[in-house]
Amino acid sequence: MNIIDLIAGIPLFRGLPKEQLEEVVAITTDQTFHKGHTVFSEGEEASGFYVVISGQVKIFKLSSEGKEQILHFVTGGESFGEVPMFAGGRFPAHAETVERSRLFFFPRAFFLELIKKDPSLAMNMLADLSKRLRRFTQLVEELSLKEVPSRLAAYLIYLSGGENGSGDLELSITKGQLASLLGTIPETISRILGKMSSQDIIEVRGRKISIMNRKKLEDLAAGEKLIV
Amino acid sequence: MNIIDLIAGIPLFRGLPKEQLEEVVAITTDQTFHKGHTVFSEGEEASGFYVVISGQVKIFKLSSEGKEQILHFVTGGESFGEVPMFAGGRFPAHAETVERSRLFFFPRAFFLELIKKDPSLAMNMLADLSKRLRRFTQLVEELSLKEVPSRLAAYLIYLSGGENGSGDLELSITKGQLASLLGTIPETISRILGKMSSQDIIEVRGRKISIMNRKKLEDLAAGEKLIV
DNA sequence: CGGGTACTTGACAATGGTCAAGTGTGGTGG
DNA sequence: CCACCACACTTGACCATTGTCAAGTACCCG
Repeated sequence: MNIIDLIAGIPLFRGLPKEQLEEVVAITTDQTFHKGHTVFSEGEEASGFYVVISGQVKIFKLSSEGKEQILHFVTGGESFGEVPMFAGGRFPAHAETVERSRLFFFPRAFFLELIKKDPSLAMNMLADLSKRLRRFTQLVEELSLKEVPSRLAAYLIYLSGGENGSGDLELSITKGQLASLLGTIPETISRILGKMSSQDIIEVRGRKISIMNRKKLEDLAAGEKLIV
Repeated sequence: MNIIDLIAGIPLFRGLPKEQLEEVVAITTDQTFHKGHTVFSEGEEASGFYVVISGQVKIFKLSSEGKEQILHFVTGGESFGEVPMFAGGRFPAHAETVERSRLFFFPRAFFLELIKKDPSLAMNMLADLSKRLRRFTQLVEELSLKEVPSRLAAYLIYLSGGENGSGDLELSITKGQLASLLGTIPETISRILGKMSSQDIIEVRGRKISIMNRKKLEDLAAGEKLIV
């Protein structure tokens, strides 16, 4: 697939006229990183932002003792690292590839020019940032107001695709990363999955999980306690 | 002060040409609410967004058991409730006045038209949302990776105005609200302030707090433990 | 087949939340 | 102007959740 089609396929650039897409292509840097590569670190001066073409990038914070909290995973077509373009100049978190990933980089100055000229690009960006704000309010809510079983239940329901999902799902990340995403540690995830299994709410086979009792899982997500 | 000057003083509208400012005035609704008024609730359909002219509004989440987590306080010149204009349509959190407050309301459809026409308005909005994202990543980090003494220490340092502050500060909110902002409860705040006092790190007189040992407070904010 | 990583399980500890019973304290009405 | 009431705040005893540490098992990749 050539670069212009890849660019045209990025939701952020939806609605851009062809000439401007070509302009975008001209200033893009196409980079492929192996698994575990640090794309940027918190506090670094930002010279632009990234879009994931393929692969997966995790955005995370680190505590002084080395514990990590994943803010979100970025996958195909999504962008990351935009915040410093509009506020502050420095990255607010770390970014690291979780698997071999192809990224397009867009330099800040050019992009700011483009966005000033094209209202639909500005609107797309506003929509992106707004969605992320919405997810962050949810993350704050879960970390502060819900217990781990509740967060885990909510995540399983999310993965299974809500009401009309099949009830079968497969984790795309390790349980350790899942723990970090939910603001806890692998041991706790392990124990809670164990409890859920022994109560026939779910069935776990490695990374494959089947939901056996969706109602009960929804109750857990809503705050009901998991019996000891 | 007349309305156009108030509008012109709102950071979000900085750089707008005079004719457009007058357009903005024409569609604004000027509302004053008493203390404790619910401006909107989570999940409500949004028809526009708000700017605080005077007073103070808290944006917060509620757990199923009624515990609240304050996301942030909005004061003079700042806006809130913009997220649904660009993503989702529904408010992601609750908004309530903390004191008697004067708010300007801007209907969604009009504002979207305006923002499409005026790139500087879009840029201002992008900067606002980006700053809020940055604060939220910080909130997530603190809730997930830091303990309450650390969060409280960081907040006191923030209030005291950083390095060059006087060391004297006054809380603009009750300690109960401070607890909710830091993701904990009043009892815990009370206990930790007590410990900090008995170790001569701070001095508390009602809502007035003096920092006696800034170095120690900074160590706490960085993750050092508070001795029992 | 080997080695490292992911995962599990158990015993323990600690942070911080719950419940309860106070002690101020500011504002309002008599 | 004072008494009272509501509300903010404090303090203590207790306990739930979850993190820490340690050891062992399973599993994937080369």
